[in-house]
Amino acid sequence: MAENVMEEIVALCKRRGFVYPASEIYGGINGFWDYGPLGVQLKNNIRDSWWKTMVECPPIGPDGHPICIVGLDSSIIQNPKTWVASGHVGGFNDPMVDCRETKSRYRADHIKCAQVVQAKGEEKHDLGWLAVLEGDQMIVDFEKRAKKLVKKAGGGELITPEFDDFHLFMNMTPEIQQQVTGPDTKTPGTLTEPRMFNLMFESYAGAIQDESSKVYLRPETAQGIFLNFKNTVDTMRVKIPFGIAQIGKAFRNEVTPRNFIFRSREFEQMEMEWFCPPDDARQWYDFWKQQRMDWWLSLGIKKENLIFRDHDDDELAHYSKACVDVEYKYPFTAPGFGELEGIAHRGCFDLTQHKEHSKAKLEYFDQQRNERYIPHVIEPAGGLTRGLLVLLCEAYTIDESRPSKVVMKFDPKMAPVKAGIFPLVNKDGMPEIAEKLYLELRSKYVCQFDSKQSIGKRYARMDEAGAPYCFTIDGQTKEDNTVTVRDRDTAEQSRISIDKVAGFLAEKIGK
RNA sequence: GCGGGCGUAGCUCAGUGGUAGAGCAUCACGUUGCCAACGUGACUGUCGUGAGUUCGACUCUCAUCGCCCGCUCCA
Repeated sequence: MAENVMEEIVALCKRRGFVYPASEIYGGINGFWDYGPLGVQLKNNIRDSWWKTMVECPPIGPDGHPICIVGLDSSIIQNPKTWVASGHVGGFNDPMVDCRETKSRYRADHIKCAQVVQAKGEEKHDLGWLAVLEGDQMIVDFEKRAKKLVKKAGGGELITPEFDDFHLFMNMTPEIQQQVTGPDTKTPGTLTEPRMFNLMFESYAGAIQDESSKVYLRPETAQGIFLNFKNTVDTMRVKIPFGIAQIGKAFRNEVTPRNFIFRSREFEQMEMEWFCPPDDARQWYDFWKQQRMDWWLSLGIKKENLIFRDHDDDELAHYSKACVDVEYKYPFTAPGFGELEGIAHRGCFDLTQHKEHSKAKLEYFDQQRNERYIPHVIEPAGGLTRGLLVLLCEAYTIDESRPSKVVMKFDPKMAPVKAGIFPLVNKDGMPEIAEKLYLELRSKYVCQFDSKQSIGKRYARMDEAGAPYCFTIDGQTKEDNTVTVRDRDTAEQSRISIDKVAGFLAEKIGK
């Protein structure tokens, strides 16, 4: 049933111009979507609300004073060293091996394995394969761990392998690879097969395509912010604590794009990096956690459909001190929840990495405290296109009582179309009055004028587009200058004076 | 990446080794006085794509692409 709902939403998105499959006439392309006329309008509304709440009119801080966040729009392509420093590209296109248990990642050509052989008198027992990282300490490391295994297996002698007894993990058969115990674990079989692990899209800057001209499409917008930390401090007279916010596209070459626009290869993020003194980071983490949830609720998402999910310690990146996701009950995860935004306490990891790799001075001198430090960072990173998906799912409503069946109940201030303006019939001057009203309203609100086909059909179309109100010019309009207001959610009608329509919308929608 | 299912008009689907079909939708004209109304007419397809078998393939075979589901992955 839940998959059914999702299918219906996908169909409606296409039918009404919210989201189309990318390059559909060529058979589509997996993991990419085009946002149609209503989709981009809805997306812009979310984006604008975020920008306003974060940059133009940020919340009041915990101490009761306004906080400062500045905007940024950094380049999608940056110097490739950016992604080495951030950890997104490890060893530049070497095959990598992951440990499923410890989440560690190793270069496949650095892992060597040897068999642990236990000698008990004349008997010899094979105790399995042990992996170590290549280097001077390789045999020492091996002995240390292998001896424990021998002891556990009833004692006896360990036959220490020679250097030549070590095999490269990547040259072993998959069957044997699955018997190997990884360098940082005690369980055999946790290492993945070696694979080219690069979720970043590659391109080349300049006409010559070689390693030196290789560049990457950013896999997140955050790094562009760290790259401009110094520029911002030097030019904007900002003082810590402050934030830098950015909205933009990011690209990840996902293995399995799934679930409509939930996991796509090109998506849009809304990220803010909040720079603060290390001592205050925890307080700001709690602050932003609540602020972000409040904002999602302000878009008209029902409280019971949103939860916080704190990351377990073993789920955290090694540098991260805490992380929480805001999750939504998507139709394809229900009754469970899926990620919508992550709020991460990143410590000083990013700026430290960039400082070391770039040699730039990324410390901040705090005049008030009279000390120099690398700021700590709290990062609320929300998915804009995921937010769009959430609003679509949230708005989707079946109403069997009306002929149109489907109503998109967007919060009026988020709705991509605010009003439909219709002449009841195409005569007696009604189209002219309707058009005049349309021209008056469209300078302030996204409106649609429609005079085609029956009135019921036009209402139904507006229900699927999610327009909260329709104004219909009818015979009575000429007599007393009133129009019919039709409410999307109740389908009920009332009459208001035609010159009060703009005021009516202002009251209901704001602006 | 692995396994399973699917692919015919915008949508929902029929169909047969021999020239491609219906309903709905869309558009035009008329009609119409408040919830996908009615009448008349019009448009719509490389039958997902490519190759093979065949005198002839939407139909059979193979490959490929896309979608859905389950695993895997999601730093």
